[in-house]
Amino acid sequence: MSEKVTIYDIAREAEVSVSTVSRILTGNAPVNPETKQKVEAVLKKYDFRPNRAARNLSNQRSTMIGVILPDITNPFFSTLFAEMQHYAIAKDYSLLLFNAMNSLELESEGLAYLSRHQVDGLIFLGGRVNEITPPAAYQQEIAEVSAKVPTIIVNGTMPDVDAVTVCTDEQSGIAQVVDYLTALGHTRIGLLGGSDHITVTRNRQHAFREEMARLDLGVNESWLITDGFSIESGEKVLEALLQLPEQPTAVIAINDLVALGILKSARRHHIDIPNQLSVVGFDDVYLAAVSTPELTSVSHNYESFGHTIVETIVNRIKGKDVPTSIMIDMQLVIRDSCQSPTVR
Amino acid sequence: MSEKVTIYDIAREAEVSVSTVSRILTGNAPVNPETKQKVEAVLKKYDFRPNRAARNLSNQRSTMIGVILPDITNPFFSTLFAEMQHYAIAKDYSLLLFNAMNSLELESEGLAYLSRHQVDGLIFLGGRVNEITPPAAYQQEIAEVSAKVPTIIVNGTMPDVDAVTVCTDEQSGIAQVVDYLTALGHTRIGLLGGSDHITVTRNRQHAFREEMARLDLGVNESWLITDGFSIESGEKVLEALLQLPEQPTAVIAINDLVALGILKSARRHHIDIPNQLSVVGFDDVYLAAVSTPELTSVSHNYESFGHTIVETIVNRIKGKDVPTSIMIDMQLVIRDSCQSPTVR
DNA sequence: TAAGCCTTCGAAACCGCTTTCAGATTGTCA
DNA sequence: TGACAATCTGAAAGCGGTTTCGAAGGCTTA
Repeated sequence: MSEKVTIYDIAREAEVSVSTVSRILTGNAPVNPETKQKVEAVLKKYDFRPNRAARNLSNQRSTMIGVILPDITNPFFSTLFAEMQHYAIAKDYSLLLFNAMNSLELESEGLAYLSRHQVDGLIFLGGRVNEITPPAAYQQEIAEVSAKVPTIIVNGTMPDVDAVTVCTDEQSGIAQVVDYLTALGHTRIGLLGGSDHITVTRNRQHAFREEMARLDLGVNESWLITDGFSIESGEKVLEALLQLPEQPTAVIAINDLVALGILKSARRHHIDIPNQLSVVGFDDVYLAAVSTPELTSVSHNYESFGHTIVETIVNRIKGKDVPTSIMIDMQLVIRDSCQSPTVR
Repeated sequence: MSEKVTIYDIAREAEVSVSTVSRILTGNAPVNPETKQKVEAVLKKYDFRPNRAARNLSNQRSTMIGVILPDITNPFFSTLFAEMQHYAIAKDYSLLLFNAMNSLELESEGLAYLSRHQVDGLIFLGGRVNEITPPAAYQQEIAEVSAKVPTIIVNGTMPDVDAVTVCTDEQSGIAQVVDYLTALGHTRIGLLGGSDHITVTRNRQHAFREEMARLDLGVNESWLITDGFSIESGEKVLEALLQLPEQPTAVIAINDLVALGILKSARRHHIDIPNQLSVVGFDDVYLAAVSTPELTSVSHNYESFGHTIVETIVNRIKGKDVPTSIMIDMQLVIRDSCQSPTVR
């Protein structure tokens, strides 16, 4: 605390004016190489770091990007967040996280929190933006904030909101799974988990119906059962499936947690996976690789996913042109939870 | 962007001086109720929020607390972080997270990152501070930063560093487990997972030996196998155990992930849990409740754990007296992964 | 050698808020 | 009614940077 070095001190010691020091610091004005060297020596001597608050005040920006997500405990979000943060820091931005604890209401507090911080950009990962018909008040809030600060919405949309959307290519992801399963010989396929009011769920269901139709396979609507996104949901959804008179030979889970729930429930019912039932997950969370059996899943490339998000928001912040909608591709990762259907 | 309301605008419209407005905003000086009401009306009219950068600059603080942790993907850390953040916001502080991606080296970058942000406080969760003998350079770095900003270290220590430590009560946690297992009839108990150079591991091993000794039970040192903290480690460690001529009837895992790995590996070897082997985990992460069988584990009360951490750092920031070391208690949560040893 | 241009530098204003310090107002008590 | 204290208010000086604007100096060119 003894030292409180400012650019004035630097300037005095280097025998130049503060503006020269500032020019060197920001690098946006030419300065004589000799003076520059001289000043830089002093800078180094004191290990000088410009005061962030002062700089922010002067620049009218914070170089912080706000992130609102529903649950940092969910490996999908935490993995993605980690990648985003890594890349953001490399680009000299900071990520300020707000974890909404699975409460859509709490997101309002998050919005207030982040705008109090005057973030330069805002990223929505799931939550409200994933609701198919969000309450008007929520939409209004997001519309207001996105009018002021560059906003991007991941895997969701908000009508009448000025935001770039970054979406994973459900279409292709589902198609890959269906093609894989049918290649194994499956024709009776279910899609389990998710919620009817969530965009991602609807998109995947839609893609599923389309791909099945394309292959001239029927879809049994009673095999599309929604119940949420958790491991518990997965358990319940398999229970429900087992009540039906007929069962599929393969099921696609809306995400890996649901798939893990299905695995757990199947174990309890002595259903051998993949022998009696093939299961594929979605998101390829790190848990997929450690379950028994290891889960075949549709993977995001988290690294490039995260980078794309950050790249996009940074470009928007800098006023560069950015496409209003970006697609992230997904890839099937084959492990041990599927095999050809056994003839019974 | 049209509106750029400052306290000058507010002052003008309310026909008072800026200092009066400021006094109302900060609340640290008396102001006439009538004027106050008048000003507050204007404040509300414009939905005025004081500029954070300006306020920080003037106050010489950021009201941000930095958090360095090794892996936000690990449910222990993400759960704890979520609680911390929730409480911090309630106390008008913000948490700035740095995820070190399991790299001790990267933590240096994190330190630089957070001090660039001029955080008012710093929290270390795991990582370097958990190393029994950290490289001198690391220690030096932390010593320097902790000399400048209030620091707290969770579940670890750093010699010669001015920081408050908040630790979970391993002693009691282990004792509860051992007592529970012995009450079930176990006498042959192992402790699996963790790393020899990590404080928490050593503490738990120490506590384990003590409690066993207290109960006049011997500990078989070959049943203390370390291999890391991941699910994979759990698998490996059980494999190793199975190579031994004699096996325990119960094992304590260093954390839940290792326990899950043990479960997975046991399944492969057709070892029935808990029938042939009792397993207990540590940390009581949400995955513990959804494994098969559901895992008996030693639980932190994450809520009060997180609150205590934040409370402590805030008190230190405010200059209040704070004990230099705080203990958090743990509690055994009994589920389905243990039973009395079967006579063979 | 003088005129003109380009490069580099410094003084000063500004970003928006907090706080000190002194002055104005009101109230209290003798 | 006057003196004094207690409250409340306003002007102005920071906080630590960035940036504009004008001036000084060096160089080229006629």
